[in-house]
Amino acid sequence: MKDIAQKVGVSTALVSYVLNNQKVNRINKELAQKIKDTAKELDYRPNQLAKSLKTAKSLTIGLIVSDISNPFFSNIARIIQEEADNSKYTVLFGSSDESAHKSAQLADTFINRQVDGLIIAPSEGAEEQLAYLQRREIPFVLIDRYFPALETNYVALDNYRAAYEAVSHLLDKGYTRIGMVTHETGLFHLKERRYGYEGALKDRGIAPHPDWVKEISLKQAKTAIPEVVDQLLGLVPRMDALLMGSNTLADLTVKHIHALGYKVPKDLAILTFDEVESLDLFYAPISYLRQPLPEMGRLAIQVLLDNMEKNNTQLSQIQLPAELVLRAST
Amino acid sequence: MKDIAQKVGVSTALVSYVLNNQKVNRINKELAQKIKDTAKELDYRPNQLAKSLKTAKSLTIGLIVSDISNPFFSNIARIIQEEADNSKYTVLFGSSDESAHKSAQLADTFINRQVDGLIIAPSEGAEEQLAYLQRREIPFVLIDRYFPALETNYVALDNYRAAYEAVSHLLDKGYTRIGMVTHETGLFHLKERRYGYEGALKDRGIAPHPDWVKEISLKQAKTAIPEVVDQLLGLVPRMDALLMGSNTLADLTVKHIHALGYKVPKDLAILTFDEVESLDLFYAPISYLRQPLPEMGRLAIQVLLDNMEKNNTQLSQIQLPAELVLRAST
DNA sequence: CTGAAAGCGCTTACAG
DNA sequence: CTGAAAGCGCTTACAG
Repeated sequence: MKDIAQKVGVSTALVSYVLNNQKVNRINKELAQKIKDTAKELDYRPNQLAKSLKTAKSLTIGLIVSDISNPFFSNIARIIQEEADNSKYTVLFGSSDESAHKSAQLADTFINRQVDGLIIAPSEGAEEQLAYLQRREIPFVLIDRYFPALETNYVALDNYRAAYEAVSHLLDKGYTRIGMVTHETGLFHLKERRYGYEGALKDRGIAPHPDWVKEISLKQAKTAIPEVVDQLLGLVPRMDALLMGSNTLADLTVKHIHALGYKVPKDLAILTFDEVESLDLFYAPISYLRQPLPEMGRLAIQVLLDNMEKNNTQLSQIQLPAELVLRAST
Repeated sequence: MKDIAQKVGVSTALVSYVLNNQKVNRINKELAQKIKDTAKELDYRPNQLAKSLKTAKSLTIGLIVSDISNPFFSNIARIIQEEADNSKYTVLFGSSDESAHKSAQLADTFINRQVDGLIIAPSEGAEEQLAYLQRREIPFVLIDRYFPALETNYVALDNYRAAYEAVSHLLDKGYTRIGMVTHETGLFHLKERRYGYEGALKDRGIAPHPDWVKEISLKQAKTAIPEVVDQLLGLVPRMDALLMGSNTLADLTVKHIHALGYKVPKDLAILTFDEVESLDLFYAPISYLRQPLPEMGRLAIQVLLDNMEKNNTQLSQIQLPAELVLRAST
């Protein structure tokens, strides 16, 4: 800016006004043009850091997910970055690896960089950090997960209803001994899936039995699935349908029962959260609950921008419906 | 900093020295401790923007890929962010959507934010923009693709050799009429695959025939594959093996020939770049060329940091070998 | 219509 | 051992 001002023979103030299209009607048109031309000629690039320092707006948002290489999050990230870009925002990102500590560290780094807001898929134990963000009045919106005890913005799946509808569908189809295999976790959004499963059974007069639900840690899924599935199939009378908590679990389960010789859906119906691409060629394509990822991303960024720009203090707690995609497995 | 200085009764200069652990042995230990305690007490957060403005180092790098939701890139992004974080760098990212224009825009945005360096998966036509970066002496390293005419850092697959080895393997297995289905593009790294394919045939005394190679645009893959595969299978004598340029193409091709009733690998052997998860349950698991994604990401960030920090002007042009994973399809 | 000046939150060469 | 002061590249209230 100094160089431009010098070359044109004006103050940097004028250069700033012109280049930011301010006070347009009060500035000599020819002079303004000359300033613009000179800026182009010198290949002038505004230093966004200096700008941000002065204006106290970094035009930057931070995105913290548990694993950016997970298609679930990378699909959301894609949308978020795109929409942010359209609104002149740049996105910083990081993976928390399901560690609340790592997540907090990332958030701190981003805060030091003066992000205007954060989008977070919080891990177990993130409550404290989120409360801190609230105290510092840093706008943020949670995605995928949230904490019912915390008054925060969030955009998530209506997991209760999704599981409820899945089980209702199975009941409609005549299955009555419906088991569930899901992840072992304290995260509320996953508990909701179990509640939805149980709620649907109860509403049809079936008492959910604890033995029908298996919770296993994601890390040990590969070794635990055969054992757990064997248990469910060993019950008398046998389970005739399973609701799976994730595509990974569904993949392992189907491969296991396929190896055992059970037929889908005759011997066992399968319904899962999220699509299982690895089973594309399975003779019975798997019915699944599709999460509206693009919409989740779009809403998350929209809620955040609203909060940031309009200093909106209104809480947005959005639960999106899953789409039940029916195929041969049910 | 002002608040801390005031509260302790020292200058901000001293606060800065203490908080950055500078001149440790020249500063009164007790005073230093008091400053640190006060910083913690006031929940002091250094403003990284101000720091960067002063030091002319933003500790920020930009990552531009064609699509962050593509597992290929999201896996690399995961590593890059992690390694960057370990070196105190923060990552800005964006998707270029294979548009050189969008890529240039993102680069401009990142440059205005004073990134210390860039990692780019360049699209067709990116040469000009890359030359610009060189003129401005902004450190960058290309991933996945590169331009042979440009003297830039890059980390990519040795596509020639990968294709060469794939075809050599097929020849070793007794296949002689080997076709190739690949993407239609001007990008050098994809051309290399064709050259490798042709080179392997020639070295075994087989003249590559133009009819044996089909190039189709990724967008029309779904509709074009059946037609193209039919052509290859319609040749007399028939093709007995196919090298596929990507997992998407392989997926579509296998499903098509499966529907036609051809047996793999008896009627037709299949070998592809990248793993095809959607064919997990196919009776003949597909042999593939595995790209070392974590290593690519790690090397990319390493080369970039080297260039940035040690002001390294040495060119790093790295071609990584693919791993030929042999399964039943060949 | 235009400019001088202060200030955003830091760092650092220099002086003492 | 510590501080006064300049300056990074911008913006903007104020004066004229």
